[in-house]
Amino acid sequence: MPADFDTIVNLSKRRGFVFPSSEIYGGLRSAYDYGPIGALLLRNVKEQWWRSMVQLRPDVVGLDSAILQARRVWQASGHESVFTDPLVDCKECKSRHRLDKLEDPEVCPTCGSRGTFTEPRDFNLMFRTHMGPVEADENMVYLRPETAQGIFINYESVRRTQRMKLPFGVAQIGKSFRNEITPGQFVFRTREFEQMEMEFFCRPDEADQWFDYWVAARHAWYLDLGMTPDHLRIRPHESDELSHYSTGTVDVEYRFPWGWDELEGIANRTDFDLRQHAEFSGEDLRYYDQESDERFFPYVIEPAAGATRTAYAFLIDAYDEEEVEGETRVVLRLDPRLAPYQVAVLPLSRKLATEAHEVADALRPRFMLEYDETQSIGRRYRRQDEIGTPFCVTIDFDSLEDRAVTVRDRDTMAQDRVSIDRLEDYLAERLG
RNA sequence: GCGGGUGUAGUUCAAUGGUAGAACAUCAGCUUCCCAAGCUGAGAACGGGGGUUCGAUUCCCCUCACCCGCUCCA
Repeated sequence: MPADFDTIVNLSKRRGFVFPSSEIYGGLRSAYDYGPIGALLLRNVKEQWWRSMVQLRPDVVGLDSAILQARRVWQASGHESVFTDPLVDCKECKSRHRLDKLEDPEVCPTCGSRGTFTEPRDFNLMFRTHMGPVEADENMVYLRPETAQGIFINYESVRRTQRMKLPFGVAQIGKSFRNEITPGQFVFRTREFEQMEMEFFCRPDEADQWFDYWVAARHAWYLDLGMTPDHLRIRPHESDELSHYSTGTVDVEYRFPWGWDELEGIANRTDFDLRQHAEFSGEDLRYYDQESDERFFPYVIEPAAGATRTAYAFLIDAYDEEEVEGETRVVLRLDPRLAPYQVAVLPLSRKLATEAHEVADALRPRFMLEYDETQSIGRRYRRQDEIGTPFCVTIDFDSLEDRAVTVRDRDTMAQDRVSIDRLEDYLAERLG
């Protein structure tokens, strides 16, 4: 059953996935806070990405670079000029245009009116702040609009210290900031967001095949974590929508409630970035190949995903409603690796709290676990269903005698009697 | 930023120029209680500011936020 937009927003607020930021002060546009449950989901998405992109790969290493970088970085990367657009609005038809892209700066291409434009205004998509307490132009710095440049400027240090040989990748998860003209669609497009990017350096003549490799690999990652295949597609960019640095880009798109939209872009950035930084910094960033005695700039294939919007897509995709005895059961069918809580421990009666706490305490070091003893057992199952907890462990009065508990499966609602001694192994086997 | 729409407990709704009702949810208590049971009780809202008025949640203005378009991207 497809979840509509409001349903997901409601669930998010009701169960503590996402709250509007600064809400007690009336809110701040385009900023959201991840609540206890959402923080766990987001964290799990990032951990799965890191596991797949770094831990399981001998050819990729990780990095965590600063959000604040020298202004020259953004001059070299092209962002300072490309991300600053003079925009004009047509007073007649209310359309907005980039002044530098107009054939005739006096004529509105939408309605044909002449001389109806407002004064041009500079729209800088990069956030600015100042290093140090004095606000002067000399110490103005940008908040990074992408994590990628942090990788390029560290390329040589990473290569040298980790003794990397082509082909190899450098992966990074972190916040980026863009003054989007139009944020919106809940957490899908926000001005502060989190990226999961990997720059894969390779020989120029191998770039095309690595590009295809990473498109397939990234597509498979979403499927492996349980995303519905029909809700996922690969879409190549048209040549007129390519970024300033790219010769080829493919998007991985998810079918959101409002239509297909991008989760991740896989781009061939060529040697654009390393060349630019070599030129602007004066450092020789060419790769020296011992065998062939060649020096050259590696090409770069970049799978760049949005962590926050990916978590959102998994949330939407997992949402399910079903009729159970005349009641609607809401259940998040999240992969156990993404589920906020893996296990809930529920005593059938408060009189069993002592024993239930013992079971919970024993499991807590191994699993993200929630303990709940309030209200009826059926209600507690439903609460766990709504946040996607794969397994509920119930302690009943028989448990005192047989030292066993009931394990209830989220997806099938089937129950299994398991000895407390075997419980940890039983759960670990099923949680992946 | 522009145009259109929306804003009442956590959620979904109701009413009203005379200081707001409900359902579900939440919390406390009772209940040997396995799929949102029952009983008793409790907390909880007019997005914010200003104006008109004897009196504003209601009328007017401003503002904030969200949704739909334009545009940008992970």
